[in-house]
Amino acid sequence: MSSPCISGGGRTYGFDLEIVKSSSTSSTRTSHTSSPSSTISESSNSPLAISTRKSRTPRKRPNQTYNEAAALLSTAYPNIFSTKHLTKSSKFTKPQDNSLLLDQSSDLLLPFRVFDNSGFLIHQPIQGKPSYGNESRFANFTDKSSCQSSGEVDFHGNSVELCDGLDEDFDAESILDEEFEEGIDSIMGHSSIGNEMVDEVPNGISSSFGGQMNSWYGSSMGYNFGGKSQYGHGIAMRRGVRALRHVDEGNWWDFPIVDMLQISPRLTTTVAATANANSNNGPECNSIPKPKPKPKLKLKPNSSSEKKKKKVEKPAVMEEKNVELKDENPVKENSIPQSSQGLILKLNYDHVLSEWSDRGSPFSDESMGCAEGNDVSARLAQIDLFSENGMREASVLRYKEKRRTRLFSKKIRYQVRKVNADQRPRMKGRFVRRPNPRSDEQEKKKKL
DNA sequence: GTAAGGAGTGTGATCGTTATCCTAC
DNA sequence: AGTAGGATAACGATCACACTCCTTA
Repeated sequence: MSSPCISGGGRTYGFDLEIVKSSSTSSTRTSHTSSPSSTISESSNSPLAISTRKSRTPRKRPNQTYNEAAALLSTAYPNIFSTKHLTKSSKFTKPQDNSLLLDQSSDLLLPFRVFDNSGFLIHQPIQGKPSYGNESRFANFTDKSSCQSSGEVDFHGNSVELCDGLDEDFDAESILDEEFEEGIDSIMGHSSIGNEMVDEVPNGISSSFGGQMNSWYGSSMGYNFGGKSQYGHGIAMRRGVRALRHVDEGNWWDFPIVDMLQISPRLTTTVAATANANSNNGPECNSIPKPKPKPKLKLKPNSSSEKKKKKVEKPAVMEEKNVELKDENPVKENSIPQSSQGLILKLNYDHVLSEWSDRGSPFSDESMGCAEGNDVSARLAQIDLFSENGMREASVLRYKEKRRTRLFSKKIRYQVRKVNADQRPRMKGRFVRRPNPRSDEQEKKKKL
């Protein structure tokens, strides 16, 4: 609790005077919390402000985990995941230099040991279950420079939390596609809960991605997205879409998409066998530990597990080294429990390229498909609306197009008003009356 | 053409929620 | 060692304000 308070930033008025702690910690705390409006100077005046507390871990900004992932990918695949698209700091994020971010990338690798359990890059392709929407979406991160709000991929908690816009991209489009493949019709067919999407899709979009995002946040966990939650990937939506209002509305929906299946190397059969052995129940098990049924929709993070991670961090590093040593012996590698397989992202780039040599561009054609999708009217014209699927396809097309062209950034309707507001005098952010010269003169006269 | 009322504008303060830390058990 | 629960920092959403423009009667 040292830096933010001493530096006097923000609303960190709560100070821990551990010196006074001998009397009662609770009393000190309550004294600080009694008046939220108290200024920093009140609490920070004491030169005896010595804190023995461990400094609080900076809370993850929306962009932070996204940047972490981007940094990791850029480190692993510098030729593919360029670092130039790493996000700028958003309005709500503290300025964060990209270079700094990249410098931290090495450190950031450590937390990504959770890949061990996630199977995000490794096991998913093995299972031959490519129709997993967020794979490609995740890859899309690196190219979305405009996505300032961010995303969070919690592999450990089996929840995927992407950037706001991306969230929607993921759970809307991918779900649509997946449902379409699976014959589930959430647009044309099933009933849906009334929501804001209704106006976008004539027949309503399934409650999967509708409604207030706030309510979403609470209810998203455990929701079965067309059966995809069996993979243990719930979706945690950030509240609302406000963050995206600061996004420059580009055509960023059309950014190239990398299918994670494609960028994932083909593993040796030994690893695959291990993964398969762990997935007795088919694709749903995979190597991902089955998510515990989460009774509460409003979830608290498993802080204890997080602590575990941090505590085991150093030993884990040792484990990684051991794994590296064991890599020379594939037989032993096979015997390594999955939880200690280490960072499987350490890939031979040349090997990956050779694997791709017959696959073409790592950027799937889907991105081109999006570009083609721009001409929605042309495609709509080609659709036979009287056919069985024509109506639905048209609806999906219209929905996608409308969503693609949706504007989240604040739109100024009247520039004049903006100019006036800018010129208007303020007091603590509020508009105040302009001093009336006449009344001022009158007041002066009265005083005289 | 005129009057009345609503909409819209930016920014700081405030409030409610969430994430993290810490302590007791 | 692990867990529950309180405390608190961090964050996002909302509000208030005065004034001008636009719409409608």
